[in-house]
Amino acid sequence: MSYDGFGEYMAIKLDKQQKQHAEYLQSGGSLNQGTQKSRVLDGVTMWFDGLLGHGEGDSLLDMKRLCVEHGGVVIDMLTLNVTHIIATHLTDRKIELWKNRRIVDPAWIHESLKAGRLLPWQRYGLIQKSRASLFVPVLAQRASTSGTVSSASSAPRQNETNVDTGAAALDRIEQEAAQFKQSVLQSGKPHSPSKGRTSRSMEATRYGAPKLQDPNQPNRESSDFAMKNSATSAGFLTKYYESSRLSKISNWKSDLRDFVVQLQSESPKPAATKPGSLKTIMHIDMDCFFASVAIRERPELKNKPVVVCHSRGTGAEFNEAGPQDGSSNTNMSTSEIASCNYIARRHGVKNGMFLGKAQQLVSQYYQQQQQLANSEGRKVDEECHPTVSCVPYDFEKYDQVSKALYKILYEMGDALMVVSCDEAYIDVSSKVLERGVGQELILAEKIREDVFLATGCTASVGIGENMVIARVATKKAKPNGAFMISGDQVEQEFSSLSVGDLPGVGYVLKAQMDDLGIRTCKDLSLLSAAKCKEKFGDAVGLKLYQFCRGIDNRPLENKSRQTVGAEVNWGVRFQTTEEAQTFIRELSAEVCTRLDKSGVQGKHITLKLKKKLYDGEPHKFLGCGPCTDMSKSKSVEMPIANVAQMAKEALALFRDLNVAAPDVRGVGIHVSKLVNKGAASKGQTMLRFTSSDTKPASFGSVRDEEEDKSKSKSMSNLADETDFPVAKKPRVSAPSADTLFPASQIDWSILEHLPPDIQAEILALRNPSQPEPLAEKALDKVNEPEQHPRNIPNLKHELEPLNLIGRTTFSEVSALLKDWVASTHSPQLQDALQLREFLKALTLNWEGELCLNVIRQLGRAVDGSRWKRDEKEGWMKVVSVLKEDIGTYFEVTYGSRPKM
DNA sequence: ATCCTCCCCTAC
DNA sequence: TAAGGTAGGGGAGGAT
Ligand SMILES: Nc1ccn([C@H]2C[C@H](O)[C@@H](COP(=O)(O)OP(=O)(O)OP(=O)(O)O)O2)c(=O)n1
Ligand SMILES: [Mg+2]
Ligand SMILES: [Mg+2]
Repeated sequence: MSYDGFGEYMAIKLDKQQKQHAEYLQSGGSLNQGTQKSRVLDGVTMWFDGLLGHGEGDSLLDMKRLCVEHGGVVIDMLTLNVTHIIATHLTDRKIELWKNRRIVDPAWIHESLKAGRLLPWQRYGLIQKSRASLFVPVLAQRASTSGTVSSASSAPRQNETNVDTGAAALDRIEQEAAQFKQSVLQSGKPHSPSKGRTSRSMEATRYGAPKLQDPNQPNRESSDFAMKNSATSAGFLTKYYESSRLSKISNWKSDLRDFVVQLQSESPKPAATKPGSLKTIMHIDMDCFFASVAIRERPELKNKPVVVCHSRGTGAEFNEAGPQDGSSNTNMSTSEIASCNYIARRHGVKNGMFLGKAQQLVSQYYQQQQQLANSEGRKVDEECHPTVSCVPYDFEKYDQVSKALYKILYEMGDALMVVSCDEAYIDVSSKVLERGVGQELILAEKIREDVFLATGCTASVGIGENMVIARVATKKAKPNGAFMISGDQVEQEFSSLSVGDLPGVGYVLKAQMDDLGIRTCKDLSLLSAAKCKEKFGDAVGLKLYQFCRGIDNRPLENKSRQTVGAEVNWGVRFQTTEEAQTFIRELSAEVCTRLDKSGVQGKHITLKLKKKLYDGEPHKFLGCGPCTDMSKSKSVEMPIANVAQMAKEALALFRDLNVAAPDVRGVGIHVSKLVNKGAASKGQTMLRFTSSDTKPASFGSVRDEEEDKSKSKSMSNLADETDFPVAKKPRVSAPSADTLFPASQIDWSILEHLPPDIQAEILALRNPSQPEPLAEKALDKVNEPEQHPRNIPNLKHELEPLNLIGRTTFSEVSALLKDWVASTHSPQLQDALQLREFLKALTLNWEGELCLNVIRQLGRAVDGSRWKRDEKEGWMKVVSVLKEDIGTYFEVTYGSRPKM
């Protein structure tokens, strides 16, 4: 087994494993009876948790044998040589005992053998925590005091931010794991075995561990204060979205994209340079954006450690000696730091870190410095502060700065790609040609100066031939600097770059690479493209292969959005199903509002839930804690057109997911398969509009990616509503469980605002004026009392479910239809009319989906009936007439006819 | 092969 | 006390 190049590392590893293997064989292992079948498990030493297999000794033995046959080592003592513990469920005690080890579900072995290669064990880890601590990177305090603000210069300088991406998250997981340890020691409550479907991940989402239990205040359930602030409280959603920074920055990004796409379509910039020619790309990013704005407003804070977060930071004292190991202080704030200035970063503070942790770091650092100063008989540096300054958010200001930034960048670039409210790529190729090659840094300085003059905040600029180079250059430029990596410098600049600094490499990928001994881009570049793809998947593998070499062919483009959603994973604490349902209705309304704002509707809805993995409150105040993520989605034929419908679908999905309300820690609703609202009647699929600079006349040209697959055709602007060429029939799910037809929920208050003729039409549809004798005789055996109210609709809710001669569920109606078809080959007009009334009512109650399913069911009944082909004709006629007639009602309800 | 569903990962 | 969102890329595995 040769690993293209990093031979030495693997050689050592293999040698070690072979020794172990030999030891095992010498120890008389009886497992090695079979023949060697593969080397998939080479390098893996396993120990099987005794409880595995629930006493099915034979299958356990088989399993072990299998492992050995495939190159693995199985030992029966949990020694330090064991690389993987195989288990299906864990007790608290074991989690505590093995918190630094890899604990993997047997599925990992099965799947690896099936795949013919060793899959990343992380995806089969029993709990995320256990993997977190395995990769603890060097989180050493950076003693470096190099805070020099760089001026524009391409000269190599000290790397200010030699920090692993996502380290804040790691800090957090570490910290919460430590707290979890305490919690286990105190509660001793065993975990229930995980027995989720194998297709569902059993591992925790990345939100830490349960809270340290305060003996005075058991955390079985939330405090009164917490409940008062939970998602069930009045006005929660509004307040939440007003305060959520992550929601804000995400939505700003969407807005900026829309805005830029719009601008480009209104006044396209001509292609600045020939396609294929060398480009100059700049990446511009505000320095500690939120914190910069905060300091701009408060110059006195300039030289102090500053963080932006919700908490005022007055909860705990950190000047006093106290627990400093991050493990046991329950009073530390769990407010997240959105942004911290570079002085704070010198203490190890990072964006995303809990405030409590940051306070601890700063105080700790100060005490160290104090001791050092004392021993040297001097005073502590003035720059060194014992406490963090906490500044609240000022979203309006961020928005202003963001707009000012984008104005400058948009005017400067031939093309612009939105990355976030504080960050963008621009193509400055033509500007560079104008001003002369070699002037890039001067140009960058001009941009930085413009931005500073316009906003009072500094930005940094990275320059390169493509996006990945520019992005990496920005890291080297920060803070308040510019940095260029020209083509001939790429290899040098990238070789020592930590893989974590590549865009797209986050926590998991970094850990996987770390496992393979890959830490720098140079390490990574030693993997062949094939090896890369094998290890990380085809797409990701290729990207990594290219990025670590500074290769990046992506054009600067802003794709139009394909999904609209809203989710809340904070403050979600339901005691009853009704509370959960109410919240889902509110969230549905929120999603509808957002769809409206974007002028789209969707034909696919997804409900996401977070289900808590443990009892007790999580470490983070009102946070979701460790959860299992679940989702269920559904396609519908007609775009979802209003809140009632959205809520209905979402609630149905909620029911399907079958999670007890008190277990829900997060809820999200997402809508995709978007269509432009005005065009819904044409069933026009929304084009994947892309503003890009890849083609001639491209800045502002709009590309339909779907169409690109066959033939390329460019359109002049967004307003050009071309029918989507192939109207693919969507796969639509049939009713899953047995669907109960709803009570009529026509909103009569809306009715009165409609023009009189339409009112009349709807009322007529709801209350058929025809006499209602109808075909009980022909259709039914049981004589049921009339259940459906026939008179003028009550303004209150009607409680009776819609029904067809008493049939209130889909399967009942199906059965009825089948009987009906079987009973005669010449359907009676009256029967057909009655069915039509039922379908009408369904459609008017936003149950078009169900209506179509009933018609289909009739079609199937006819198909499968005993009648000969010509005998079926009468029935087929009924089906087609129903389809035709129902279309009219669809127009009333949905504004367009269904596609069939 | 290609699509769909249910995830996971990443970035800000 | 606190406001852990959101959109896109992509992979695994099953259905078609
Ligand atoms: N975990 C995070 C990361 C970022 N942000 C917000 C606040 C940041 O100011 C802004 C921009 O993110 P950056 O990644 O650009 O970080 P900064 O601008 O704060 O610092 P840097 O100088 O590293 O760009 O997004 C946030 O709220 N939470
Ligand atoms: Mg920034
Ligand atoms: Mg940024």
